[in-house]
Amino acid sequence: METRVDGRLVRGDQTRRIVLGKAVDIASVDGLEGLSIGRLAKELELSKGGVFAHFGSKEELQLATVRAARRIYAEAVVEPAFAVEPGLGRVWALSESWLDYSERRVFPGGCFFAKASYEYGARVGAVHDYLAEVNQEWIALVEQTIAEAITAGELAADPAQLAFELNAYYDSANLASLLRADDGAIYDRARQSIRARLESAATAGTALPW
Amino acid sequence: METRVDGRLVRGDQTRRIVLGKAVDIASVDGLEGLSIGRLAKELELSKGGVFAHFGSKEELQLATVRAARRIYAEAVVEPAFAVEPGLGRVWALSESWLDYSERRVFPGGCFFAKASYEYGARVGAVHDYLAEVNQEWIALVEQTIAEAITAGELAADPAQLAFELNAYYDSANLASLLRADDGAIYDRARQSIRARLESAATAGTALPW
DNA sequence: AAACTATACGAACGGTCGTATTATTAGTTT
DNA sequence: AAACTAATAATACGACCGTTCGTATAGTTT
Repeated sequence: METRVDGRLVRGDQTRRIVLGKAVDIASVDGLEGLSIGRLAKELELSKGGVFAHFGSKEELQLATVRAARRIYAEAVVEPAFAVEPGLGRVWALSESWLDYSERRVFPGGCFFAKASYEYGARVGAVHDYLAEVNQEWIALVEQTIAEAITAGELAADPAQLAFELNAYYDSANLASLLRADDGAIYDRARQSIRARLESAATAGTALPW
Repeated sequence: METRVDGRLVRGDQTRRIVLGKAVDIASVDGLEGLSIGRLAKELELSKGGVFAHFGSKEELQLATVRAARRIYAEAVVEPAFAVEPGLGRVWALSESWLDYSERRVFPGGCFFAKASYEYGARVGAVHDYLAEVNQEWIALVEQTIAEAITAGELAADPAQLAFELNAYYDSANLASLLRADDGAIYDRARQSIRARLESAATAGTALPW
């Protein structure tokens, strides 16, 4: 049985992906509000109407952009860490891949979600709600990763509390790197805080992954 | 000798202060880019031209808004802490006044500088530069406050490292409170992290300020 | 070949933006 | 009272915004 593909849909999907690829880059620098349909059309040499047709509204474009960023984030941050087996090693790997994701500028404006969350944190609507959802999903993932290390007997800590602290180090390094571009040492500072925090929570005899 | 005051200048200054008061509130929610001259004029029932004349350009309005926010921040966060004598007590007071400043919503959108710094972190120009300057000024103040506690023999730590960590807790609690408005416990979580971190760095025999 | 569908274009709409120019009003100085 | 100055208003301009609509083109189905 042969699978028939509709060439028109394929072409449309490809355009949509190209548009969203540019959209996440623009939004990570200029925000989801600075992201405009006209600008997308101009930079990609498409028509405004054509771009608009893919989304139907500005808000839907913004939501689609956040969803696209989420996929990129999952690939850049979560997947590499999940290649490491559960335990303290994975907690460390998650931290490393997060800092690397920020430092490598997977998004040119640093962490997409930190930026978008601040932009929409004090507003109401679908974009705020979705960002809150993604944030909770992320925090839950960090807590879960920590909980695994506790189950493995490698760590002794309150997962929620430790997740809060690690996440705070990530975001703070990210923001500082944006504000003081010269200060390349900020990521090492964050690494040191993470190491010290994990070391103090590690159970005696646990091999440290760094 | 009597000081003569020009009533026109007084009136102008007052209008300017009213405008900037509204401006910081708008910007803390909708960003410095979402802050528009037309919107300011409408909400304050002034003319666009009249508002514009006070600043001469959008960028100058933005810079004046950040300066105004800095004054409010100094009053809400720094001054209360500086009423406490130098040492661990002042470090703790600074943390408390920061969290209180965020939780009380001195700016309706949470911490003005976290928001504005993320908005302009990845851009170039005078606004970014000034925000970077204010940020460095703030970090230096936290480090200095920590250094005082070390000098007083109450704390043993790397001031820059500890300042990074405390500041990370502040910002992270602020963002979480915006994204998950229901989670009122987030500030207590931050407090707990701060206490634990200061406790582990306090020298033996030091009275803990909480 | 005809009917249908999906993508994309191009022009236009009303609205808001920042900015500039020109008036008007209020207050000061002489 | 006249001349001057500062604050504010009124109006207009060009650019861009999101959105709508009619049309052309490319690909599929019958």
